[in-house]
Amino acid sequence: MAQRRKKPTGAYHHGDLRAALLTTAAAVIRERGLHGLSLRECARRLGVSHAAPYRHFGDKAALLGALIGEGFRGLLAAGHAAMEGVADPEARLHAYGVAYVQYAVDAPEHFRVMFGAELEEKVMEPADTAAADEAFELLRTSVAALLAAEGRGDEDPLPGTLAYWSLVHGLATLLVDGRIPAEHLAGEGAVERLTRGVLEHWER
Amino acid sequence: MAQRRKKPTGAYHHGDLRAALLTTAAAVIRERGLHGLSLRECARRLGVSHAAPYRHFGDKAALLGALIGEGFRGLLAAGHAAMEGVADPEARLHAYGVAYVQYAVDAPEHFRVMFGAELEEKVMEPADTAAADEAFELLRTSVAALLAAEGRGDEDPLPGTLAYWSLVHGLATLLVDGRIPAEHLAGEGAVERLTRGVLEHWER
DNA sequence: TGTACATCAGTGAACGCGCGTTCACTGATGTAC
DNA sequence: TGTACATCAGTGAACGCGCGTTCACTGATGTAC
Repeated sequence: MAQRRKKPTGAYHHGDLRAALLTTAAAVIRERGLHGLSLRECARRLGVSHAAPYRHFGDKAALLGALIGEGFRGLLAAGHAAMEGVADPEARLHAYGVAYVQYAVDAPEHFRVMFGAELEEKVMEPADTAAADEAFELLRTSVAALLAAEGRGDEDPLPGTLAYWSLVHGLATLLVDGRIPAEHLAGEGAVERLTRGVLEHWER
Repeated sequence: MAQRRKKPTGAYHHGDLRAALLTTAAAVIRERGLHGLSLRECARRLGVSHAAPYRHFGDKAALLGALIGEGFRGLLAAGHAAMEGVADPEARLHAYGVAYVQYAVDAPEHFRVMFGAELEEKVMEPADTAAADEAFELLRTSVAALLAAEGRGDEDPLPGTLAYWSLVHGLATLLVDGRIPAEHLAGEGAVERLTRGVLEHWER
């Protein structure tokens, strides 16, 4: 839970309220959903006055924007980690697909805010929108690499990218929203098996 | 706009406030999103006191539940219409898939409430939950029929159902959330082309 | 056809609530000298 | 090492808002006779 980096002498200064707010906001979304999130509730949980968050975020939208950025950076990190050391283009693409779904299941609160918040782009920090773009680019270049390896490097990778994205995004969404019974998620490696199953279904 | 079925002598009785509330709620969701919906706003738009909705819905959740039921019945109707007269099992399945995506694009406000509202099942009318189950069943039996036609009738249709659902649900969600640029939706039959493109991508 | 009355769909005032946001403030921290 | 002071991260009172929901009420409608 280590929310305070350095043990403070008094309790007046929090230590790292900004980071704590992001963590707490994620917890609130996990428990109560995206529209159950309020700055006041976060402040309450952190034992801090309800005006304190405004020292770190200009308004509620700024908090959401930061959370979105965090989410896309997490997705990217998961994707890169899964693809690391994998050379075969198809295996790389599928590794990203599995990581996408796994990330959604592991961090549903981030996934919800990444794709559920109807946020104006102008409210977001450039670094955060950049992370979102980068995550899409990684998918697109992975599809393009696969096409190239199949000698179809002159084709537009977009249709394939949309198809691939639809598949993993659909599975992720249905899982996060509890539309697919929880028993499918039970056990070690369940998400990976499920995702590969869905991918392979289309490939026989 | 015909919100009043019979022209009333005075303006005291609305005529069909229940139906008007459903229509208006859908319009509000379309404009302001799911969490921009309030009973008071609906009443305001209909020029009716804010207590009037309670003559027709016990509470806000009941309105949402009714909207969900309406949505699933609409999806079912679209699916059945698209499959009507189509005999080939694969063509039938794809017809449903296209109808699913098309319905989401045509009625995004219903799609949002169908899959976006974190509603307790107990709040919903049996007829409404039944419609949701039926929509899933239609998909499942369509997949099963395809398997049977391929001589694989002894296989569990569930994995294939999840795979198919993930694909169309993902595409529908990305379109409704504006994640796929609007230019892909321009022109007559764009959704059908897009959906068939995504489906076919996996089938070469 | 006309009247009495039950029923139903509205009204509008009121309740309490949690929220986002602002503001003048105060306590803690760290830096210049 | 010690002190003065600027800066920063908190506080808590207050603002106005829209919401869901309840309540006693009233006007309109339709049915029995």
